[in-house]
Amino acid sequence: MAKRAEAEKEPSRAPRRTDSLSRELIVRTAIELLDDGGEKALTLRALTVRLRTGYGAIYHHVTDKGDLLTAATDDIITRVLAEVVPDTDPRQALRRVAVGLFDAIDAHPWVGAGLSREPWRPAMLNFYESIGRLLEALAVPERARFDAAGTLVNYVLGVAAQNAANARDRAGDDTDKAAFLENAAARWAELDPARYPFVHAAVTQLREHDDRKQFLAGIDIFLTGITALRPPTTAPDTAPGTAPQHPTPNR
Amino acid sequence: MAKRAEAEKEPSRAPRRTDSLSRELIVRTAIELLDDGGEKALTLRALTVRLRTGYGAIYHHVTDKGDLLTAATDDIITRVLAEVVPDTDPRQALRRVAVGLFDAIDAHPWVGAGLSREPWRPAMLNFYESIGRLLEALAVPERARFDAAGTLVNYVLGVAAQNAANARDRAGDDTDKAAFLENAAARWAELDPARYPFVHAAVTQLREHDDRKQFLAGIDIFLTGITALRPPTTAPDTAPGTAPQHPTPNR
DNA sequence: CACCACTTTGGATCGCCGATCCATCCATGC
DNA sequence: GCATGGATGGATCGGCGATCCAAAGTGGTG
Repeated sequence: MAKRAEAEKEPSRAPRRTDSLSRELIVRTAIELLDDGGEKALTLRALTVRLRTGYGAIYHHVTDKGDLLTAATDDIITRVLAEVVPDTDPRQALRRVAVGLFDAIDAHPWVGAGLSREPWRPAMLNFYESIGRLLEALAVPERARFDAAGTLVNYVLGVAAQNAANARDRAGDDTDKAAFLENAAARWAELDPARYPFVHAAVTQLREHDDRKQFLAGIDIFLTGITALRPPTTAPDTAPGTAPQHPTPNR
Repeated sequence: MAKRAEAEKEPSRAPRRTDSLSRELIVRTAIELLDDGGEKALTLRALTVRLRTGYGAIYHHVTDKGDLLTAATDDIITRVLAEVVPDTDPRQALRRVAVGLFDAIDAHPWVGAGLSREPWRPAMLNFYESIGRLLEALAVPERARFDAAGTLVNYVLGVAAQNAANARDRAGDDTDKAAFLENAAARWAELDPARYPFVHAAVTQLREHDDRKQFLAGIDIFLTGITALRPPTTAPDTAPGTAPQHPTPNR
């Protein structure tokens, strides 16, 4: 609750800060820069300018630029996962978790690249853990659960990477998402229909394309595929919550 | 022996020295550098050294470093897609295409990042096109085909991004893939089993983890889900659980 | 209150990168 | 021949991440 150095115009070159720097403040500022100008807007120089400090002060709290990026990504992800509302239906809960991550990456496209870079970070472990438990609730047998969780994570990361790439390309021109799609559709429409019948025919759907809806369609495809992994038990199946056993292998 | 090879179709624009620089040679050398030392080994300086030339000569054939990376990626992908053997069974053919891309990215991990960066490149169009046709052969209705193809592509890209990240992290220490997995497993094993039951239990499977097998398991999950998109013509209603009726709100 | 060891800060500096610019060189057309 | 213009090699620029160090504050000790 100290006085925030929000005053901008003051050219007085403070010999030293009065309120101390902290790793958290640095990470928060880094997130601002990233949200404002994309992944390449986060430079040490920009950080020193916005924080009115020097390189040494920053490197005293942060080991690396990669460390900074990772911390920013962790911050976003943990916040998102904490906000996901639980649901009794595991299928719906899985959708919630996935779409929560999707929305977060849509709002902060740089997170996509960060997630792909280090998918084993603590923040992602919570993601894995949530998915794993929900798969168990869906009666996916344990041996298949690991593969299924990895598949879902990979799918989300793939969409994230595409979103991040699209957003990066849209940066610069402030054209809308629709204009970008229109541009892509126009390019695709120019293709030779004989050589590319599918892509050419897809132009119509591309024009009314909705990233989020397509993402959800993919999630539903995945969920349908997952359901088939349930063991063909002799008992009347399709009863939710009938996890037959709980091996809990010690180690 | 004169090195006059590569009969050019345009003699009027013959380069000064046929054995001299060309865009193709530059791209090939770039691929060598990338395969040898990873993504960050491709520097203009390294290129000038290996090609025994200067910056200007390179920039005369290549507009940008991004252009160079894109060209290298396109080169790998087109070569891979050309080598995929066709198959009469569309399901098997889809697996072939996907696993061909997987193997290529496994051999050249830097391709993963390149693919995610610009997924609409001509090389990827062929990928989309192949998948689209095979989905048609699978009797996926046209409206759902586009989403299904996007889902598959996103999944492959997600795996690609992860592979690239893992390979990038392994670079530096020449430890084997197994050692890397062992390291990750050890870290995961230290987790609190109460807070992370799923991840903790997954350690066993992580130790005997096989990227390729898990990738194929994911492909099968998606293929199973996609197959369910077929209109219920003759088959009995498979009733994929509590999946919504897919109301398809027209606009 | 005086002293000093230690922490935190600010900025000069280094090496490397991508990109640009320009003088030179040489195959070819006149 | 010889001028022309594309192709070439390298000097150079601005910006980046990272390192290093002196100055400025902080707290403990007598």
